[in-house]
Amino acid sequence: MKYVHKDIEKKWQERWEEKGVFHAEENSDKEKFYALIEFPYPSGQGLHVGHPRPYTALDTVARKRRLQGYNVLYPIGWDAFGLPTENYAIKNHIHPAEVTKNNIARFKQQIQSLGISFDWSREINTTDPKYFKWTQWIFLQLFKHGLAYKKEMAVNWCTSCKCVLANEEVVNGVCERCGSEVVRRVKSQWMLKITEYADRLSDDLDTVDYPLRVKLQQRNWIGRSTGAEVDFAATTGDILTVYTTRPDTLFGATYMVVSPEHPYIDKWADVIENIDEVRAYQDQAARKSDFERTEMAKDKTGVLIKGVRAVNPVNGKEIPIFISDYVLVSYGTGAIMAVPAHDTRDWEFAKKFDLPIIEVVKGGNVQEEAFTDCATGIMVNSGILDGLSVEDAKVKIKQWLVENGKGKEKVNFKLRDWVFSRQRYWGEPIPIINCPCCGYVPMDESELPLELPMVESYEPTDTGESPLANITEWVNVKCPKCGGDAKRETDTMPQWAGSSWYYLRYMDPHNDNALASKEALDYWSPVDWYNGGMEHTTLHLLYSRFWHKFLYDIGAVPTPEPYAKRTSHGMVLGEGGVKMSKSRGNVVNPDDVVNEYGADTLRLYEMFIGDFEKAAPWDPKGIKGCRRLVERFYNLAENVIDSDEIRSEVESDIHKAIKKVDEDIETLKFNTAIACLMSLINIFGQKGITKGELRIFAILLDPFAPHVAEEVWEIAKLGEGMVAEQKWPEYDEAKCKDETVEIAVQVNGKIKARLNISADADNTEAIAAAKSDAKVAAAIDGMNIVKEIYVKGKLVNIVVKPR
RNA sequence: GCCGGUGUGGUGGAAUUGGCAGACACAAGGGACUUAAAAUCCCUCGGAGUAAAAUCCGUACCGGUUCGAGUCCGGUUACCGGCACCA
Repeated sequence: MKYVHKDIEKKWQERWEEKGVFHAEENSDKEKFYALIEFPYPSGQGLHVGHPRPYTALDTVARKRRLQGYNVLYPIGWDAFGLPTENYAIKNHIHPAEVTKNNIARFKQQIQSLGISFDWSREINTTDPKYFKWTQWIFLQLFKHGLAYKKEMAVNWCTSCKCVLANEEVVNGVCERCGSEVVRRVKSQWMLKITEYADRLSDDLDTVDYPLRVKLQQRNWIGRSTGAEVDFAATTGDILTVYTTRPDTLFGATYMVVSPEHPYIDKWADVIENIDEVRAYQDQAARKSDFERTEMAKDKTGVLIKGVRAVNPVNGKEIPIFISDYVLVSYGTGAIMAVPAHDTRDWEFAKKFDLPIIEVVKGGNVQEEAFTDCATGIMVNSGILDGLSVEDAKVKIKQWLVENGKGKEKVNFKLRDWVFSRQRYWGEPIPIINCPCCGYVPMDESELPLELPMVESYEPTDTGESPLANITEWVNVKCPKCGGDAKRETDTMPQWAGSSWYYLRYMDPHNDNALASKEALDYWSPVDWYNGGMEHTTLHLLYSRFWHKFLYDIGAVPTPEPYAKRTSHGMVLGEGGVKMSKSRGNVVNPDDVVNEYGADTLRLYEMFIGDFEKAAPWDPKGIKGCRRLVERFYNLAENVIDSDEIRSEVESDIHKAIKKVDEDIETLKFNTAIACLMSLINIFGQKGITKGELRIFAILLDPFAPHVAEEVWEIAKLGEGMVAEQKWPEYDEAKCKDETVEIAVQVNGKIKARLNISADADNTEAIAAAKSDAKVAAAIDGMNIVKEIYVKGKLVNIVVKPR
């Protein structure tokens, strides 16, 4: 009989939905399991074959957990605010809400055709006012706790999106999203104090089960370093404080550098003899974009500040001060002490400006190049530190600084606060009112959600103002505090806002009184297994950990971390290993695959294509092997032997397969789990299959290919109910073993023979058996036996030497 | 430059973590069935070598440890990802 995937898959999808078999139970006393995938952005392009990979992967886990008796929550929703929708809407004169609605409908239909066991009753949408009411509520809590503030600052401005970008959204000097040039603009922006959580975001990575590469990347991004702040007295009487991770090299500091934006330049304007030259340098630096500044990295520039000098606190020596753009305002104190002997940048600068280079750690040739790799060196030319190791010198100098009131230990981070406002229409309005008397006043929580005004025109402006600014009837309000005339905040939140807490909403998606009930939060928290892309490591994943920690601090959630376990899928590439993209024309639409081969085949191939964590190229021919598996399995149902017996000749194969599939699903080795099922079906193809055996096979296959598993279960009358309602089989370790095993026999590491011996043969028996083989006997004849090794069930190696 | 990862047949990829390299697939070639094709089933499939065997070589490259290395150690090289004047 031919396997007609279209009818069969539709039939089972409808039955699952009717019976609600994938709905998470409320008030269950079962153990819970919360599986989460990154909810999609419903773009106009629809799905490509990259989307189903993580969905299917966690679907196999979710389905297996249900079979194992867990109460499983595996939800989905839509991360639907964002620029592409807005841009499309502007171009085609359709309201973004309408565009979003259409895109979601398309995405939903596509995803549902894959037979993923999502609990659709908990579907959420970040653009739904009932949802973003709580996004706004969280913002208000952040504001009330002093973690949201407004600041006049230089920001990244995308010239095409006409919108501010977070640091994380600027890649190689261009906009992450559209690739257009990013320039500096000074603007007043809402900021979130993620830096307040830098320590915990870094430290608490020890408490979660994330891939090492994710932890490293986050730690790297947070960039904690421990050093010291050191106070240098300037000849003006001011204290010029620097940050350094190498206070041990203080005796080697031969000059100082302040960043072009350092406030002391203005302060010292009257004292600086060459102020015009310094101003000119400042102007020049200000005109450079960040990108240009890094491009020029090789060539150091700067100007000596004449008329002011500084005093090195350890030895009282006067040293010159420079202004240079290789020192950044935004890190440390915006000023450094330069130790050219042991820092590459300082060395280059010193060479260019002909400044003294004093060696303070022995071992390099500091006149030739900076000696930076000196952690194990010994201090020289360093007064009280002479003869100490670098490690000891760090401790001693920090002590000295504290005792003499010249500095202190200090921890610094690369992480910056999160630029949180966007000058666009299609985002959550920020629920703040700007009152000329009272300043920034939060809206009353009872008035949330603050909805977007439905308007005709929402095009971005070149002035840098949000399109909402023109809608006077919406903007003009009374101040909630003093009742006077005031204006609403017109910037909206970034795309990352809604996704920073969505996993909480799934726990209780229809709650109007809280983001989720306490009971739901207590039961479902934390997410047990979260899978997502590496590209979100320093964006969404970090942002949501930050919000979660804040919510934990105010008692709104019960756990300090949102996700207990994180895994990452590799991308699906086009043929030949190149990225799939519209411009290359190599995007594969899953609809076409579902039409031609069916959802089960697509699901199997998505999982079989390669190592789940690595990128894998799509091969349209490779799919056939998976379709064959589906068909061969389906054909087994017709020829099944009417017996509940597990025949002895296949018993160990079955137990081994249960074990393999079980373990492989847990360790993301879906490809080898499927390979194992293919091998098993090859065996059944030869030896036939009984009902009892088919029953187990159907359950093992169900997480990967659920439609055909159900169909076979039904037509072969394998049992009551659906496969989705069965119990996951258990294997017997003892039955995974064969009675005899084939072992290899080596002489001096070279294979001479293969033979079958009893699986529980001991050393003596195995070696005796090996020696009795004619070829082995010949190879060791007349030799001295040096060593005999038996690795149980694997091989015998006999080491010999000539007599 | 710094941090991390990867390199295995024609292709995607396996290898229980130091124990028979190439599982499972795809592609290719041969055969069976068929009027024919598709589908299906069977066989071959790293290289050299041979009538067939034997045998030798082979996991990017060079070296080391070990009875034994794709796996561990040292070095080199290529590619991929992240960060990048962060003091």
